[in-house]
Amino acid sequence: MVAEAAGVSPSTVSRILNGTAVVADEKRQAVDAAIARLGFVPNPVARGLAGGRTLSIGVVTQAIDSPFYGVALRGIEDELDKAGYSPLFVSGHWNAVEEARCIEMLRARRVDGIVVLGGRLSDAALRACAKALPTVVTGRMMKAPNLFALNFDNFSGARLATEHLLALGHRRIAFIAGDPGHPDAMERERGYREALESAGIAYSSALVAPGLFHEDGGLAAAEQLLEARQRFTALFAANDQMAVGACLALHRRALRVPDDVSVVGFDDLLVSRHALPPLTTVHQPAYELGQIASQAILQMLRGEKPTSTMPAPRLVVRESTQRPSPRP
Amino acid sequence: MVAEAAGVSPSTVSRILNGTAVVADEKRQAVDAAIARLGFVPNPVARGLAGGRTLSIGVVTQAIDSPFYGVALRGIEDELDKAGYSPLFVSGHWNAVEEARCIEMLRARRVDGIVVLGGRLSDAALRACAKALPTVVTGRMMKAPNLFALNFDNFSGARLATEHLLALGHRRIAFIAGDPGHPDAMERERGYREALESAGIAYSSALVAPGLFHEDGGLAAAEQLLEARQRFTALFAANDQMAVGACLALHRRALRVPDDVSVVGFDDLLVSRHALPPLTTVHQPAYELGQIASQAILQMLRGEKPTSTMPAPRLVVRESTQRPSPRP
DNA sequence: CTGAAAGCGCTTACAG
DNA sequence: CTGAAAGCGCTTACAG
Repeated sequence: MVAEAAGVSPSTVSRILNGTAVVADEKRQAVDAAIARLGFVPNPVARGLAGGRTLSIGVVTQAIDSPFYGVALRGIEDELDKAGYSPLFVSGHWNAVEEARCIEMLRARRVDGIVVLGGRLSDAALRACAKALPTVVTGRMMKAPNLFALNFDNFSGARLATEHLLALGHRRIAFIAGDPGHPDAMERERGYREALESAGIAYSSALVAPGLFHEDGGLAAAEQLLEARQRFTALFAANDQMAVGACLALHRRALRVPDDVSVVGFDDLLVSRHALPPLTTVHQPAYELGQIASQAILQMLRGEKPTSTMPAPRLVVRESTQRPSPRP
Repeated sequence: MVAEAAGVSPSTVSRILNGTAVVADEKRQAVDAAIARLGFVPNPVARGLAGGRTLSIGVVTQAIDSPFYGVALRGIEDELDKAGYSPLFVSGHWNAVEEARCIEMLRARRVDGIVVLGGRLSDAALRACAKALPTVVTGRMMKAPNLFALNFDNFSGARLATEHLLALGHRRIAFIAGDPGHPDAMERERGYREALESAGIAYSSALVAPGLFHEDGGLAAAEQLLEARQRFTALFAANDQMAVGACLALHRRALRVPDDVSVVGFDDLLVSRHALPPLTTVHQPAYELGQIASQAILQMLRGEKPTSTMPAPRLVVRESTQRPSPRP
């Protein structure tokens, strides 16, 4: 080790670098000086091998270019960085097999912990992962040793969105659902239904169409609804991407938002602020999601039990919703 | 090493794992069997320490949630994965100091090569980086040993966009410029000017405003132009994000796109296909950018000299442009 | 073709 | 408080 040019043993250097033990001030200064002089930078690879800690956290996201999770990744980056950890990003592409490969790869690289954002891994697979490493998972609710789950209240969020429309006076509210089978999608649909019921409005399956959580799906769903000549004055899409697609479908039929139909989305993506018109939507705090997940894994690494939860859903009213205009 | 339970020496196992030397078939099979049986997975950390190769490539991007670079990251991921390499993503946030820290960190982690996407690092800093590691840089033109630069033809792209507007019959074409001092921004502005000049139209600085490459900047720039009561029938924004912001400004003044003003952007972000109206823009192949950069670094690692270049710019005509309507 | 040995750059018990 | 030693899991010359 270069820095022992300071006249002490490598052990001592290691100790002061890691704060593992108290070291005489004299030696500490000699070492600090040598480090500065040599421009020494410790090798995390060797550290990982020897110490069993790599100071890196594996994060399996679904797509590195996801407009929603991208922001979460940023929260993870920032939070981990403060603690001297680095994230290792891998993409599972919403595919359990790939996600499993990702986790294996991360383990091979000896990350200290794993956070998985969404995804389709079974609870059992996650539980197995947690046996080997501290793991936090978002987008589902579950309990297991060495595992922390962080979930957003999709149900209340969706109810909020629907109630907003109801409060404006809308009665015929179409719904564009997400990916069938996806827990978020199911919870959001449940919120929509329950809000309707509470208002004494019967749920009509003719007013709902699946949009697969992406723009083209939202567009197709809206077209399908329009094609079927369903009458509705408002539309709630289970995410902003589908809402944007739906707006395009509406536009193609010369229907104006919000004059002819009010639209509300879900997620509050960065781009939604600049949609035409700026989209009313329920804000999902992606950045905080990343932060909280990171804090949780860091806490687990310190042997603490994470307790934080996600902020409650919040409706952001912009310009895509208004009272229904009297039909001619 | 566990796998020597196969009855051979660790060296032999290592050799067959790495294909470093020819090994007797008999031993190879014994080892393969043992590996399969034990579920052995080599430890890249140790490999990195011992062999000097970590099979990882550092990629410094500017923001992990950038709508443009996100797609490039995906190209990098896919291409590296094929070759058994993993990307290590770090964000420089368009800040030379942070980018330098990123590179240091990557070097500490002993990546085998570095690709830097855009950014504000000086050529000298990059040259220095290349002294230590094969490096590829995008978004600028430069030559240095052990360094490969990959640049998109922003100039021609911008000319294409402007010529499209000109061909439609527009004469008064406003321009929303990017980040002053940014090479891409300068090239795009140059393309705009040159197209104008070739058409015999005088460049007027009153028709250009800086938009800083983001939505709010584009919105502000458009407002400024409108405020100044500049007359224009078309608007070219130096990237899609600013174009979207400009559309919002236009919308606020009840100006319709493309009826009242045609708008063209630059980049062809995923979201631009679903803008209202779908945006005419010049396509910049982000995914390919990532792919080519990865291939280049891989080639350099093999001792080859990369030669690939970026595809030429291509205009994607959608619905935000049309012939100018006769003014009342 | 294949071992035995040394070493990659650190850390962690183990003794003072 | 601080060395000397052993070891993390692999690879690479060096000899056969």
